Amino acid sequence: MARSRPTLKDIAERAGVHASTVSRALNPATAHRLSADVVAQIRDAAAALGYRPHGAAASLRTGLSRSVAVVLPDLTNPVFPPIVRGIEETLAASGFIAILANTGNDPDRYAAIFERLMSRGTDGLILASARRDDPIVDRCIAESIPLVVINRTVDRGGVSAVINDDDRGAALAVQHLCDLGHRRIAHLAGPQSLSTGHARSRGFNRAARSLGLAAADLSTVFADTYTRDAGHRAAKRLFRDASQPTAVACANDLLALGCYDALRDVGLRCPEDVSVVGYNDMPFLDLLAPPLTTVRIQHEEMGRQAARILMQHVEKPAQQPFDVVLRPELVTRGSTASLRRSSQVEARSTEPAFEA
Amino acid sequence: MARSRPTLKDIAERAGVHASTVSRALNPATAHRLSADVVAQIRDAAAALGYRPHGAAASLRTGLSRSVAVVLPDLTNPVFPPIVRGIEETLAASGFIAILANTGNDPDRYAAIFERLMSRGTDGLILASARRDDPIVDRCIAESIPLVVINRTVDRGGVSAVINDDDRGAALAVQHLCDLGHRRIAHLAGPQSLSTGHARSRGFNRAARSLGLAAADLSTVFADTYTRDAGHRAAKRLFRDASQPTAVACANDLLALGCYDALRDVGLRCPEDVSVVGYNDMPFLDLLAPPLTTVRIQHEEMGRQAARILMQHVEKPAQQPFDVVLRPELVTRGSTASLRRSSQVEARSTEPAFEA
DNA sequence: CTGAAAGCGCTTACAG
DNA sequence: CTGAAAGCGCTTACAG
Repeated sequence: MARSRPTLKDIAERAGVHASTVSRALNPATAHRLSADVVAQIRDAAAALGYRPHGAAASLRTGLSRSVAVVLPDLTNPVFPPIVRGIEETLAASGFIAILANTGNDPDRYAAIFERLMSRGTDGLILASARRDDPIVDRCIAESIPLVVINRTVDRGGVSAVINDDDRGAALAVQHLCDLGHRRIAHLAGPQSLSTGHARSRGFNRAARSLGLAAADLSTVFADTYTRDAGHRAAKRLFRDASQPTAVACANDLLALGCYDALRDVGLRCPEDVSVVGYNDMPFLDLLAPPLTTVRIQHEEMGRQAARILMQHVEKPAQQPFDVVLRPELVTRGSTASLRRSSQVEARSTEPAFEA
Repeated sequence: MARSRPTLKDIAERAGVHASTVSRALNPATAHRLSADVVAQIRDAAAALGYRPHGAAASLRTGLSRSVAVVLPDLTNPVFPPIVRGIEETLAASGFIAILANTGNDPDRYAAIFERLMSRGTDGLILASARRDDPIVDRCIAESIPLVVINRTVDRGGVSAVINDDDRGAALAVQHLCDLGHRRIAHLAGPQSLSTGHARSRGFNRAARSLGLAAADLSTVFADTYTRDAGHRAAKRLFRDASQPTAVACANDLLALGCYDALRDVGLRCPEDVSVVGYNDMPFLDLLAPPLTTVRIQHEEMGRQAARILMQHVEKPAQQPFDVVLRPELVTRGSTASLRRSSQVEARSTEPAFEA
């Protein structure tokens, strides 16, 4: 059976016209130049044959593939799925397809992925894996490959970016802890090679200073990756001596989960002994014990914006790069409590499964 | 600057050979037929020019694109990211790229995605979105499009599938509850139009019968989608009358989270009043309050197997379809407790944040 | 408004 | 072992 796919030529024969006419009729941008009845006839023939355009052929001719790649460190980090969904939905609505690649935070793999994507004729890249100093970003710029960085940005600029106001987000966290009466506040920082880690640290310090917190009361430990494990290891260092903090502002939610682990190790309770704030508001934090107070970023919206901007760059190469900066907000849950009211909080926390 | 990409012809000129020779030299499968020094010379020229193969051109000629699509209902369901990661890593290791598409459980979108993917020259499909009766699967079979269904399977057969032994998984859950002394056990079932929902229900009933549980003690409510909300709505119906169950076996983890919500609504405690078992072992369940006992499936391994099998089908069209059935295991956590020991359990649960 | 032709960059059967 | 040529299925400048 498996007759080979019908081509424009097959439709042309059936409709009694030339293949080039079929091409014009099937392309919405050119169909209006043909007489309506020819177009109708051709459309009928195409439908009758079950015609499906041959993307590779079109791509070879036009140089465009209407496919876009999304490159990220690791899909299993729960921040990414909603971002990717926003990207994919927006791309799909415009007839683009989304290619997905995980770098696993491995530079060699990252480079290999880039080569393969370029080889496969990707029209542009959305990078969620960018480091502050990123060789792939440099190459895209050098080769004029349409590019949007998302969630994180790069130091060099010259690229469109969809990011969050991390300075403000970090300030929200510190302000909240300060409002609750905390003074000995620690920052569980993320990798400083990433713009998020860097900007959130800077935001933490700026906010602490402007709130008049004493430098001696502040401390920072660094996690080398955004993982629960790295958060666990880094947080341990916070609780070793007597001057331990009463609150920890973490650079992301996974680090905060690691902080929970460290608290358990040393027998401290959250929030009775130590308040914890995360960052990102990844899914299901409301069901944790205790539910994690965090800084919410607009995951899906970031994805949608990035997709829209990338399509602009693809369709209009002269488009200048620009940034979209989204506003984070604080989501207060059970992991933060007033210094004074700790004992009352304890009463609430006996029914942990059902706290909001 | 933007000189257009170098082609085989450019390399040929530089190396003083014909373009066809360059093609052979750069293809590992044919390079051995050429003299070693010619190959070396050509490779040098290619490297010097920064040659990158033009995938669309090769694809037009060979009919293969070395790209594979992964179609799923919704990436934000936490079962999928580890599956997709397993797929993507395995594909990448063989030089394939992964296209990702979300159907959003919408049949029209599902069909549109299929058309677009076929148009873009996808070599094959991994479907995590298959329903027991699935028109897209039928079309793939009719058109001999390489296909693997994953996690779920189809009633008609004739397709390679990587699935879990859901019968066994459901039995593990029921057995566990029974061992804890529970007799009035409910099943919070998933959509019966999906093989997982159907198989887990069947497994639940079979296991209950073979354990000698009385039909009058068993009950089933159905969720119409695998979401926390649908689980919440369905679970509410379980706790309306006096004959409420002491344990609930849920068809997936999100439904179990909805069950937690319903328990909170009616003021019942988990596990003191009602034990709950999930299914899938999605990430971070250990941090919930209470930590969810669940049936673990091998997410990444499913993805790896599916990718491997799909590549087999792509590279060897005569390959007959076959199933890979993976073994689930029970992961016991804090959401299940002995009927008798409920009061002791209560003591443990006062420190909920730090239970394993 | 439509046709005829060229060509995008590969691969591969056919020669030699 | 290497070359010359054809052709995959489109799109589009050029005619008319």
